[in-house]
Amino acid sequence: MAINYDRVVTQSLAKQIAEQIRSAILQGDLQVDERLPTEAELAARFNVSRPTIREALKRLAAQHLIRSRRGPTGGTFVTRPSTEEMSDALTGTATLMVSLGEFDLDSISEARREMEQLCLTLAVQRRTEGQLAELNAALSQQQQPISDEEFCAADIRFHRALVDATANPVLQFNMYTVIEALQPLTNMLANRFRDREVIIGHHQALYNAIAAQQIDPARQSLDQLIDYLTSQYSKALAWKQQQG
Amino acid sequence: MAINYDRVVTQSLAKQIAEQIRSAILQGDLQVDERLPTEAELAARFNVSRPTIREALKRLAAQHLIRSRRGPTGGTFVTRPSTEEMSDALTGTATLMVSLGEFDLDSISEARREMEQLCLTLAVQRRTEGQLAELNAALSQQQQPISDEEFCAADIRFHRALVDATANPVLQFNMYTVIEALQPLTNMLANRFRDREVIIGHHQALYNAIAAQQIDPARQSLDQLIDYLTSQYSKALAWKQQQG
DNA sequence: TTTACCTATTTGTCAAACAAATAGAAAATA
DNA sequence: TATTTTCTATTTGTTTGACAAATAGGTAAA
Repeated sequence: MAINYDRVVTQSLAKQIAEQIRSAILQGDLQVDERLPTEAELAARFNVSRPTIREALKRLAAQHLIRSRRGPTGGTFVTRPSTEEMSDALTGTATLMVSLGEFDLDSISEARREMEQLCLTLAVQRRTEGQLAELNAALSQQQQPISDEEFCAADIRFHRALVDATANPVLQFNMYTVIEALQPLTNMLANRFRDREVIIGHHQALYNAIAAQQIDPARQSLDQLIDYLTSQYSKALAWKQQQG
Repeated sequence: MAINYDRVVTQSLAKQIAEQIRSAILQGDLQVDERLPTEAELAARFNVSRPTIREALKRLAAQHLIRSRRGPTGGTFVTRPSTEEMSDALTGTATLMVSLGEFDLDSISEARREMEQLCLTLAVQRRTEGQLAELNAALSQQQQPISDEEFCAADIRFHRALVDATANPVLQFNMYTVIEALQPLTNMLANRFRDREVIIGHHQALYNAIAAQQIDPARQSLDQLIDYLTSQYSKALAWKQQQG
């Protein structure tokens, strides 16, 4: 435990304290799973009240940097950030930015096309039997008479499995954002029967090419899929604007 | 203002309330820049105390979803998430994950190589004179006798300018992560004179190719740069492990 | 030996108050 | 009248002190 308990000026105490603990974690002064002092002790050391300390800790908890437990062996502990949690948080903000129009459809489509092509190239080379099975499972489920929500969930599973086959956690981390950022739009399409058929067709072609480890057919299928999705998204958005 | 003020069980009140307000924002029930009720009123409506409400609000503030101001016209407002803030937050978590070893060097290098090549291809086609000037400014600064910190900052500016030239905010958003995730490692190299010369050389070649809009030379230069960086990183890491 | 209970510790929540910032109204001044 | 100053109401920021709830470990009873 090595924190500097001094404070500077011109910001709320809680925020300052959160920043200090945060940077102590980021700089490795606080190890993962290390226990912080009790809230009372932190309050004493920082010379603030316990509610103020708690506000600071809640900020960090919201960033998944710490977790708390009650009881004698409880307290506040530094958390090892899991890829999923971070990914979820990232996805949440990305979704918000999409719904607020920070990202336009063209940018999203382009980014997805290029990045997913990139992942696909690696996936074709590296895919394991297990990942192939996951792709197939997602595909099979999409062919069942399922609800819109389930269809979309299966869609996301298919593309995540594709990304997982790159065996590169950094690419995964980034791609999850782009894939899920488009989910609200995919939802709009899922309830149309013809769209489902087309999507499934492209997924099937994609799966076959990945299974056979044929790069060019795979890239072609993905291009067609994204062409199709993009055009449908445009139509759906135009329709929605006309309505709203 | 349309929030459901009911609560469910089995989690801290502050967390539940934060979740509710959060989803109200994400679902658009609370518009951007809309003012939330005062803390006292929220406390009354949720039937909890003000400190509890405040802990909930601090969680949301940590996610840049709300901001607060004091005074008669003050209060709590829904924030439009800025690309920079989100990018910074993302970068922060990515940096943490790198420093905790969640991402290995190979994955980072590969992701950066592939994604930056992708950006480069677009950048060569789309770069404006202004972006060219920014690239040149960063490059010129690296040639000056500056401190290690300034050299690294200029390095990041160079690569960010490259990414900006794609004119695609989604790619920018994702690439910033990958670029800055490597900053700690770049820091380790910056103080060696020979490394600086090599990096500057590659940057110069990269700049020339982008300026001339020649894709293949550009891609080649970037490949060489990343080859070099990767090999140096490996050495630096091995040396560090030997020491520690 | 096992079970039940008790106790200490720590986070979670509440209550009431004061401090600080600040916009707008009111009053004093030119 | 126009301008500056002062006052006041409102809202977040912070403090104090207390009690509730969870829980691990020790203690006493069966």
